[in-house]
Order: sequence, then structure tokens, then C-alpha cells
Amino acid sequence: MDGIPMNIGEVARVSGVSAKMIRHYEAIGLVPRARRSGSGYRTYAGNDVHTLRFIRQARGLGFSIKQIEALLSLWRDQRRPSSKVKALALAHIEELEARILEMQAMKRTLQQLAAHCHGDERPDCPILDGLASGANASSPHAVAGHPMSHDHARTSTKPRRH
Amino acid sequence: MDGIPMNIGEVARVSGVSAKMIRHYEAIGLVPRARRSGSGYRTYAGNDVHTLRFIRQARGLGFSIKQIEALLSLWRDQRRPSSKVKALALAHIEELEARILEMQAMKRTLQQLAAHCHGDERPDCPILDGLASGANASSPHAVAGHPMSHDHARTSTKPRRH
DNA sequence: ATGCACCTTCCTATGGTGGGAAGGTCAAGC
DNA sequence: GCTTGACCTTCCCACCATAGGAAGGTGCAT
Repeated sequence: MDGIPMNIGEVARVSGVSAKMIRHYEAIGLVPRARRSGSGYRTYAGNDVHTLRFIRQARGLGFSIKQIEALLSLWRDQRRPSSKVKALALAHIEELEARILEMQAMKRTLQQLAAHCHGDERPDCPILDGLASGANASSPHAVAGHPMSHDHARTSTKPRRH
Repeated sequence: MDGIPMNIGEVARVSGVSAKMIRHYEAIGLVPRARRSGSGYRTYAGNDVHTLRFIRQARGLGFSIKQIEALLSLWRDQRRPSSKVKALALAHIEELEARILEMQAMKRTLQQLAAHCHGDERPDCPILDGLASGANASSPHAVAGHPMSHDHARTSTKPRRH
């Protein structure tokens, strides 16, 4: 579209991806190395903005960098079968669902414990008792953390493949 | 309860917390430094197993280490008001709920995109189009990751306080 | 005394992001 | 021309919780 070259700060502004992350994406090879001005500044054009917006959207939907890598290459491939894209999407939906279920289970357990806690100045507390006695439904050990709203303690069942 | 001293491997087995993590928890001060045998081996008793089980339970419910630190000190405090425990639990429930809602929104958006994708050999694909054109409901930038089922790309709104 | 299971510490990686230091560049104003 | 301030560069560190592995010491049973 426009051939007006931009510096990284401007692409960051218009794409919604921070300059920091743009450099990072370049470093890990998610986006191609940018052209450089005589003094070494990265130089971008309208095309790059589209790619970065694509990435931002995909991150916003919870896709991992690996998955986005795959999506980007499908996006660029004019001959891609839409089945491949859909398969990626459906797989990700399942991951989301699994994590949702896990967190809902945690939430439910906590709500049950909290429901029986007086919540006053008295020291006896079913929540602490529950934590001490192991009255939880599944969810054995905590695992890692992906990109989304920075978590805080997540337990998982499946040893993520990363 | 029993005064039989255990090595780290055994406590790990009976508490469900890996030896690796027990050392880590000790290093970050979540659990007190263990006594050592003459040759430098860590030595544990039944009491420590309870603490570790407590931690494992709390992690399983998605509490962060910081939160567990607070829970542990309340647990050890015979005079704690149960209101403090309940407040922690309710706050965590809200965090869980927020993350659940975020992921449900992602899932919904993805399902809508996927629903219109043929998923055959043809290259045209509403999913890629959606990613390219930014048709998502909110969820601007991805954030960090809590402990729960290792995520994969999570977006968040609130810049976690860590 | 040999072997094996266990322990020790220390370093590295994961995933995605932010913060900041130390220094170079560019354009505008004086 | 020179200063100022906004921008850019690279490089390192932190987060959070966990796993893996290397290099070396210990404990016990054969």
C-alpha cells in the first residue's frame, strides 16, 4: 500500500505491537529481518504492519508463537488448503477448552471451601483445612505458563509439548 | 507425628512435590531451610510433609507462590481471623474467573471464525481473514502466565502486579 | 570394593513480555 | 555550529514455576 518507510516506533504505534516485541519477533525468526537505514535503524513499510497486526490478533486469541508461525506461513501461502488452518484453530480451541475446564474446577473447589468459611475473626477455617487435607478434585501438579493474561499458578495434567 | 527422618526423595514421594521443587521452595524462602545430616543431606520429618502437601494443594488450586506464602503464614498462625483466609480465596476466585472469561472470549471468537471456514482444499479462509483484519472482541495484547495448566498465549487486560 | 541409588550444587531452558543501561542518530531551534 | 530531546541501537536482567542435566559426593548392600 504505502511505500513510506517507518521507523520501529511508528510501526509499533500503528500495529499495536511494542517495539520491544517487534525486535524480539525478529530475533526469534517469527518475522523476517527488517531492512536497515544507513545508520542501522530498522525500516518498515505498510506490508510489515499487516503482518504485525496479524500476529497481534493471533496472540490476542491465545495462539502461541509456534502456532502463529504456522498460521503466518499458511497466510502467506496462496495455495493453502483451508482445512489446515481450520485444524490449527480447532486444536487451539480444544486447548483453550481444556484450560477453561481446569480453571473452572479450581474455581468450583475454592468456592465450595469458601462457602463454609465464616470469614470473621474466628480462626477456624475450612479453606485452610481443605488445603491441608487434600480435598481437591484432581489437578496434581502445577505446570508452565503461556502468554495470556499473566497467570498465577496453573496446574496441568498434560506435560506441554513445547 | 513420626520422628523418622526422611531424605528429600522420600518426602518428595510422600508429599507429591518433586525434590527439585522442594529445593526451589527452600531457596526462595517458601519453606524453612531443612536440617542437614552430617554429610549435607537435607533431613525432613512428618511435619514438613504436611507443609509440602499444603503447598501442592494450593498450587493445584492455582494459587501463586506469593499467595501461598500468605496462606502458609495464616495457616501457621493460630490466631488468624478466617476473614483473611477467605479474602485471599475470594480474590483468587476472581482472578480465575477473569482468566476464564478471557479464554472463553477467545474460544468464542475462534469458534465463530472456524464455523465459516470450509475446511477443505480451497485456500479461502475466514480464519486467516479474521486474523488479518482484526475482527476480535477486545483482548489487545498478550500478557504473562500464571501457574495453571501451562498456558499457551494468554491475553490480559490487567498488567499483573507481580 | 564395587556398584547403584541417592544426594549435593550449579547452570540452562521454557514462554512472552517489560525494564533499563550505555551509546548512536536525527531533526528542530537558536 | 551546537544543544536538546526524541528516537534508535544492542545487551543484559527480571518475571513465574518447573524440568533437565552435568559433575561430583554419600550410603548401603552385595
